[in-house]
Formats: sequence, structure tokens, C-alpha cells
Amino acid sequence: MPDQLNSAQLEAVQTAAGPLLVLAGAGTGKTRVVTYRIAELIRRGTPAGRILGVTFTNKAAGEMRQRIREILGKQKELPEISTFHSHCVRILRRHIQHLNYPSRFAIYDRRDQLSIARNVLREIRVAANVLRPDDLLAIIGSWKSNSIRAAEAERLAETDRQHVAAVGYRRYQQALRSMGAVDFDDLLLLTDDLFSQHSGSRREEASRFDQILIDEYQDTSSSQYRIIKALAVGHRNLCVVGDDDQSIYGWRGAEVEHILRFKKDWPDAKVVRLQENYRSSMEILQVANRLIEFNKKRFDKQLHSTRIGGERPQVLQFRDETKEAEAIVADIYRWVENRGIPPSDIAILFRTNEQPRAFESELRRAHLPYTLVGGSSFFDRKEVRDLLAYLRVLSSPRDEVSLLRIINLPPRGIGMKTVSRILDVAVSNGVSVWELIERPGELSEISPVALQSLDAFRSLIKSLRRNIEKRTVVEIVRNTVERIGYREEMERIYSDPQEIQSRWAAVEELTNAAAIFDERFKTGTALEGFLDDLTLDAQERESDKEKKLDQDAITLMTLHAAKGLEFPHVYMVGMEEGILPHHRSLKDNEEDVDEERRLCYVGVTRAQDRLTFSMAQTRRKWGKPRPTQPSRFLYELTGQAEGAHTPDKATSTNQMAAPDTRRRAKRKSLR
DNA sequence: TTAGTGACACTTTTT
DNA sequence: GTGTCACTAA
Repeated sequence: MPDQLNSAQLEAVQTAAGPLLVLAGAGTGKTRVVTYRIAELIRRGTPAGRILGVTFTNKAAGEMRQRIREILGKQKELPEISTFHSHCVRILRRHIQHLNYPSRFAIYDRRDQLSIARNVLREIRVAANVLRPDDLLAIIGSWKSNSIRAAEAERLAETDRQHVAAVGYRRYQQALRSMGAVDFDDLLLLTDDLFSQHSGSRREEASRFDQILIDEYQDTSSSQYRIIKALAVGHRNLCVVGDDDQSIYGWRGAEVEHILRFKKDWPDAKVVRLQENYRSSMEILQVANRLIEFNKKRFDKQLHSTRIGGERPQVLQFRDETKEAEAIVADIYRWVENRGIPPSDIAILFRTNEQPRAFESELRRAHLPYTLVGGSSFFDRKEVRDLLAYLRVLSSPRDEVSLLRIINLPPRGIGMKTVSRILDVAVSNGVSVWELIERPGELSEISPVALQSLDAFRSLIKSLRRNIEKRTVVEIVRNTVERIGYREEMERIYSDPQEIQSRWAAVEELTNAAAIFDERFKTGTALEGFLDDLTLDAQERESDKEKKLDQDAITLMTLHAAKGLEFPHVYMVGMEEGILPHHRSLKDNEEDVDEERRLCYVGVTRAQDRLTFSMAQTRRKWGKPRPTQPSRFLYELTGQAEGAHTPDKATSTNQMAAPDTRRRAKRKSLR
């Protein structure tokens, strides 16, 4: 990327007022334009605090903040850069009482949602072969992303399955509300509700900013779309940036149509197209262009390369996924050790979160530094979820999912029977579980021993909550771990000292996160903010030292997580039918495959200099090796498949070899 | 009634 | 590797 902005970029940066649509291909400097535009607005006199920048992930928000800080210099006030969800949380914390919600609400992540869905299905007696909890969540999610509420869902339902799901949806929302909790979709839906029902709140929130900039606009859902409109309709200074070819969140309600509709909503909008790719070598860009032409529904767009030549992308085949990992890591090792390539220049991209396992162990064996981005890691750890549940109960005892998780953890004599008895009474008397624990008089048929245990539990929670507003989050965490005897419990359950060690490390990591949080925010209801940040993954979890280590590590991540990033050396692994495209997208319709193709396109366009595809001929699934087929995308991007929308290019250029023909040579070269 | 053990199924992508 | 279910011992 040159230091000078080209004319299109300059136009996007300097258009100061009115709606602006930036249609930008991959690697054309999209984020750079947003960053410079914000800096330019500030330079021209807009106070930084009056600018709202919305990104898709917290990672992207952090990077953007960092770059703006670099451009502006340290002493200046910074603009508000945040994700949609984080921004909505802040709005709701200020106004949610208008919607008859307590302002102390907890945010439930997928695991919590699953737990509620399970209970709902049990309550309405739905067998697992009719609807499983994750099915219910998927259906509710698709309704929510189309702004369909439970009542409407019940009207719209046609099939039996939909009827059951609609009933489940209603119960699910009731459960959330009674626990004072919201899920991720609710953050957007409730904000949308708030703005449409309470114009005062809308005006107040809209008047906070004079300029709004949205990155990755192709991934906005309909509730996000309406929220943006509600915030921007007054000042009309709305700049959106996106690329329809990189729309990969359709399954979450993202609609490419919003970016198409922009000109209709804002007829005077200025449109700027960025079509010069500064990132990838010509060879890589050719592969990308060839691939994406197989998608029929797309904006007419041509990406020009500004770089000539480059290394031709390779396709490697291996016997199984272990061999794949071995060989790829061996290849990386040679680049790092023999050619002095910094590990941070290298990324391994994959479709699903189970794929990196084999690569991780190979990388460890080779003593190559790596970081696994996203995935399950931290929050899926039992220890983290245990402690988090305690913290949530301390923050709000109405949080039933958390309360039920910790009520007998570590074991304290409150078993299944007692819990289900409490739940029965709670449901029939219409009171919360915590209320029953506080007033056990309403409980009947519970053994005196269990009552005693309940009483001890109540005192424990009460004493942990004492003075909670005055304490720092670290103190709360340490105190909780201490008082519940978590270390002792760990030593009791696990015999292997190494396992205890690694599990305890997660506890320490959570404590560190709390310490970092305390440093940054010294005021207010700290615990609640900490929990919000953790759930929305808005935390800067690593200390500075670890961050520096990370900076020189190989990156492992999913294709979804890779959006917006770039690396000199990219490996796209597991290029097989059923993985990319994923088999769940093959079932229904063509459009799902198009989204998988865009996902592949996103991966390809991350690469700057060198791109390697790999696949395994057999892959283990549930322990059994099964033969695989090369991904159709491999044929498409090598020009060996029919049906590209502009098929002329496919035969004109000198092709890289098909997966099969190239195999022997490649494997040799890797040894 | 509770605590501990083993079989079992589950893994698309994420805020 | 993890949560859930069914079974058994105390």
C-alpha cells in the first residue's frame, strides 16, 4: 500500500458531508479510507467525540483505534469506535427501563441460550427427534434477525416444526425476561424497539454524534440497518463501506440488499468505488477473480492489481489430515528457519474450529510460535464459565442459568432432587429461584439437610456480595475463588498435577483480565462492565508482554475471523467438499454455496505474496477415516470448472496444475 | 438423596 | 476434549 492515497480514496476521505457509499473490493484500502476519513473530519473541525465508527469485530475496533491514535498523536481526544453490539449495550443500559426491563440485565451467550432452549423444550415436552435445542435456537435466530417477534412467529408458522418453534420462542423470551437477561440478537432488537417506541431516547442517542461511519456494511442485518437509519436520519452524515463479494454472514441475518438499497434510501448519496487492489500479487488476484466469477448475483466489479508477477498459488494433496498438518508445518518451518520469514507473516486459515487441532500440535512440536484466534479456547473452559457464573450471580442473583450452574459447585449437598423441587415451586408460585433461597419457608418436601445446605449457600452468596460496589473486580474474583475453595476443589477432582496446573492457569488468566479491566475503568458498577466486556469479547485480555510475543507468531484462524486482515503467506487448509463448501450449506440451495464461495474468496484475498491450498484425501470424522473429494472451488479457481460467469479467462492463462496431477511432485518438494 | 463413574453424542461460521 | 444421561455405591 503506497503512502499516497489514490484519487478514489482521496474522494472518499475528503467528502465531508452527506451520505456516502464506498464500494470497495478486497485489498483496496477500505479500512484505511475509514481511518483517514475520521482523521480528516477531526482535522476539519468535527470534535472527535462527535464521531461514531462502527466495526464488525472488537479486534477491528481495537486496530482502528490504534491507527487513529497514530495519525492524531497521543494527546487528542479519540472518536467512539465500537462494534454494533457494544454500542447497543451502552444505549440499552441508559434507556432499557422504557421497555420494562431492569437496567441490570445480563447478556447471555450461546451456551446460556442453549441451556434455556433445553429447559424450554423440556417444559413444553418436545422430543429431541422433533426439535433439538440448537435447532430451536437456529429458528429463533432467523426470526430475530428478520425482526420477527414471538407473537408474529406464531401467526406465520406453517409447518408443525415451526409451530413448536414459535411456542418455544415465546417461552424462551419469557425465560430471558424473567431472569433479567438478553441474548445477542436482543441487543439489536431491543435497541430497534427502543428507537421506534420512544422517540425521546432515539433523539437523545442520535444527537450524540454528527458523523457515523460503518465498516463491513455488507454484513448488516435488518435490525442493524434500522438502527443505523434511526441514528443518522437527522444529520445525514453517514458513510458506509463494504464489498458484496465479502458478505459471509448471511446465516446470521446479514443482507447484501442493504448495500444495494443505500442509493434508494439516500438518493443524494455519493458513491465511490475502490477497484485497485494493493494487497495481492497478480497471480493471487487472478485466482480470486476467476473464483468469484462463478457467483451470479453480484455487483459488476473489476479488481485491478497494482502488483505484477508473483508466485503462482499451489495446491497440495496429502493422505490424511495428520500428514497435511505435518507437511504444512514442515513447509512453514523452512520458510521461517531457512529464509528468515517472521512467523507473524504467516497465517493458516480453515473453515471449522475443529481443524486447527492437528496444526497446533505440529506447530508445538516444531517449536514454532502461534496464536489461535477466536475459536473456543478461553470462554469454553469449564473453569472460566464456573467463575463467570459466580460473578454473574453476584452481579444479579436473578440470573438463573448461572445460579443453577453454581448452586452445587463445588458439591455442597444440594442435589438434583432438591434443585428440581425448588424449580417446581418457583414455577408454580411465580417467584425466582433466588427468592426461594432467600425465603425457604415457601419450600416444602425438602429434607432438613438440604435446607441447611441451601442456607449455607445463601449466606455465602450474600457475604460475597457485601460491599461489592466498592471493590475492584480483581478483589471480587480473588475473594470468590478463595471463599468457594476453588483450588481445593480442582485438586480434589483432578489427579494429574499437570492438568491442575493448566486449569488453574485459566483462573489466573481471568484474574489478569480483571486486573486489566480495573486499570482502564476505575469508576461505576465495575463488575457489570467487566461481564459485558467478557461476554461481548470486548476485552483486551493479554498483558503487554504477551501481546509482544503474539506479534511474532503464526496466526491460526477461521476464514470468518480472517475478514479484514492480510498476510504475506497464507495457507488455506482442508480444501475439500463438505468442509469448504461445508456440507450443511450443500443441502438446501445454491445461494448457500455462493456464500461459501465468497468465504473462499475472502480467504484467497487475504494473501499478499504466497498462497497455498491443501487438502487431505481421507479425513477422520468421529474417529473413522473417510475418503474426501477435492473442493469444487479448487477446480473453479484453477480454471478447470465450467460455468464461470465470464468464462473466457479460464482457458486463456497458463493454469496451475489440477490437484491430482500435481500431487507427487508437491509431496516430494515438501520432504 | 447425593456423588461418582462410564458411555454417548456432538462440532459451521460469530457478536 | 465436554456436557449429559443412566447407573450404582454410600
